[in-house]
Amino acid sequence: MTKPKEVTIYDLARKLNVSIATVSRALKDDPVVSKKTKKKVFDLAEEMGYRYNHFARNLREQRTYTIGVIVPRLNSYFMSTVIAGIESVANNEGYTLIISQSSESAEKELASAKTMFNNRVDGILVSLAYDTENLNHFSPFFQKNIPLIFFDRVADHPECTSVLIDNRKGAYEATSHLIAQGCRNIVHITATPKRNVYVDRLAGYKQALADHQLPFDEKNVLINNLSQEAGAQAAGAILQMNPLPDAVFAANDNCAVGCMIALKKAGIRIPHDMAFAGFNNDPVSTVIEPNLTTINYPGYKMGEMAAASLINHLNGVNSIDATNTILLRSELIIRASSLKTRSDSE
Amino acid sequence: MTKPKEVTIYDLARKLNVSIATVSRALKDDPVVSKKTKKKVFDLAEEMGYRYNHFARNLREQRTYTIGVIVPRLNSYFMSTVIAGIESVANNEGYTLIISQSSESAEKELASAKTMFNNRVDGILVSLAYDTENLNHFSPFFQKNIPLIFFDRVADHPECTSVLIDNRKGAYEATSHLIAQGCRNIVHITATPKRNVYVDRLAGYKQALADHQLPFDEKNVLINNLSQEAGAQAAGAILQMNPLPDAVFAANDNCAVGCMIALKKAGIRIPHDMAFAGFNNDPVSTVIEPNLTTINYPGYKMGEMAAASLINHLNGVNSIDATNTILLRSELIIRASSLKTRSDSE
DNA sequence: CGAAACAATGTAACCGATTACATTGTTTTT
DNA sequence: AAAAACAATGTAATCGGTTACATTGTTTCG
Repeated sequence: MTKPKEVTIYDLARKLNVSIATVSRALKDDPVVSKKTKKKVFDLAEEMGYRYNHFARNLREQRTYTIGVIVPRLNSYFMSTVIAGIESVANNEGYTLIISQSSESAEKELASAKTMFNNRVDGILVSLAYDTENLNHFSPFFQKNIPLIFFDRVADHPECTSVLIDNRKGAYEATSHLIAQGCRNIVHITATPKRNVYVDRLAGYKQALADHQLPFDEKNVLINNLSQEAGAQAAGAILQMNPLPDAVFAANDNCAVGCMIALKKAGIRIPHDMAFAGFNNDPVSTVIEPNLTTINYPGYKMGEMAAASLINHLNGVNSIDATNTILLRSELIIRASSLKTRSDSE
Repeated sequence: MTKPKEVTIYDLARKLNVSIATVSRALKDDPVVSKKTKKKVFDLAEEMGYRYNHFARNLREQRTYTIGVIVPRLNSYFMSTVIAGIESVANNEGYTLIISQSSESAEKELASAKTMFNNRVDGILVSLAYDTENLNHFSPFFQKNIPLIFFDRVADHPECTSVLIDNRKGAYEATSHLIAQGCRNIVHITATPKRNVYVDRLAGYKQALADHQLPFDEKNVLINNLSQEAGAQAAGAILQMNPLPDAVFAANDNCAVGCMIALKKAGIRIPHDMAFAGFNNDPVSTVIEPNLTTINYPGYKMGEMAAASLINHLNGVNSIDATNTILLRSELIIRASSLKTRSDSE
């Protein structure tokens, strides 16, 4: 209950009969301080239980060594992997994270941005919510020259770097693979065209169709929020189609899985009647039967890249805003859910 | 690149021809300041783009309005759900979170604790790593009277509240259910007995056996890290057993799923040859076939409770350390993986 | 009408670091 | 031996708030 006084550099200085300046320098390992003095300072600090006061420094330096992170949601395998990547880099560089989730709502994203701003983060990493329409809520950051880096769900802005994969290429490969398996009538399940990732995946899907002389039909594109439940609902819509499609390419694995489960329940054989491909390489893709063909998404790496890029920027390295976009490698992982040929012989 | 000067209360005071004290009070909505003055202050603050400086306040008040959270890992459905719960409460009460993951290593947990301590969190929420042996790394918190609340993976300490479910009861129910389904030779897969959750689940398992006059066999308890891969390995061990067990109760769903997949591949029919039960109600439990019987774990609620309890403590409410443990309700969810009787008729 | 009570605002010390500039003491150079 | 160079340390202003205590002005009441 009683608040024991904190030990400060003043206390150390008094005890050692040196000035606070010397103590301050010693603690930062400034080469200008003699080794002997440093040792004395370190030892006494240890002994007295001194702890560094970040606020005093922040107040003085007008920096916080804090990075804000805004994600749509934390409870997805992909996002928590990204955050693990961000954290490892940030911690290594002495930065602290403030993490907030927008819960896919533009409104909460705005509130989070405000909180981050008022907490004076040195920089901010953002993956946009489903229904975010514009970047107005980030303009205070731009005005104050606080670097903002987007990852995964990005937006175009002259002052921002984006870290992402080539979604278009991934979708193109997945779709082409389905076509190579003999599929001709492929449904694509995706989410709001407000987000680049879904726009690009749709574009890749269309491109693949076009390159293989297959017609594109607007009705074959289903839009939902890509949750597992939404996948189950999409299955309902698919079953109404006439003729039935012979493949489904979903913009994420969760949705694909929900859809597969519902279709299987309805008697559809996968991949025999309908081939499946997802996106993200979520662990669930190796649990569903048949295992889901998908696009591997390097989440951890993405987190590392985004954080490293931001911190470099903060440290003045690479401060030229030349880097507009950082593309990470992704790859198609072929599993049973799309192997028509082989599975027929099984 | 140029750093625009921040607006401070001094700037506001000068422009309005009042003292900084008045401005400070006005901004905090102190009733002692006249309404007219307050309005002027608020308007000017808005106009000049003033933003509150937390560090100055923190420096002065010796508080940070920050809560530290240490979890074993973020990329699990359960943990990210808990964190979502923590976040909602903390944000509502004006607290900021610093989240760090120990990656199941005592060493990293120690480092995280140190970081939190040096960042002067007002309080800390902890779920322990696999191999943490003691609480020495938290003693600085105890010494400075910084409240520490454990959740899920807890430890006994006179000054700490714990938030968890009745793991023993959950395990007892799951095991009893398997026994009721006719299983007599049940394997239990769990993790290190350093953690309460695993100790308690093992105890519940044993208790259920004893209450039904079934012998307990040490060889039927497999210890691993409960990952999906570890589950697959456990399957190998199980297949060596003679006679084969007729049921498996795993201490988490991921491990159960890994084990099931491997066993199915080896030709074991679930639940016919071997019934399964898991723990946590991870979404994957409804994807695996057959769907996994499990114990529902209220993660979001747990996060809310832990955060609310901590903040109450910080606000002086409920400061009596009477609350030692908060138990949340959990429940058995029966699915196909354990239904021997019904599944036989299917 | 003057004292007491109160409302509104001001003064100044304080929180704990950083750092430009000044000072002191020691070594090297000429 | 005096001047120059350098190493080590010290002085003091500064960051932007909070708040105990002091001050001023206005109202109330005997």
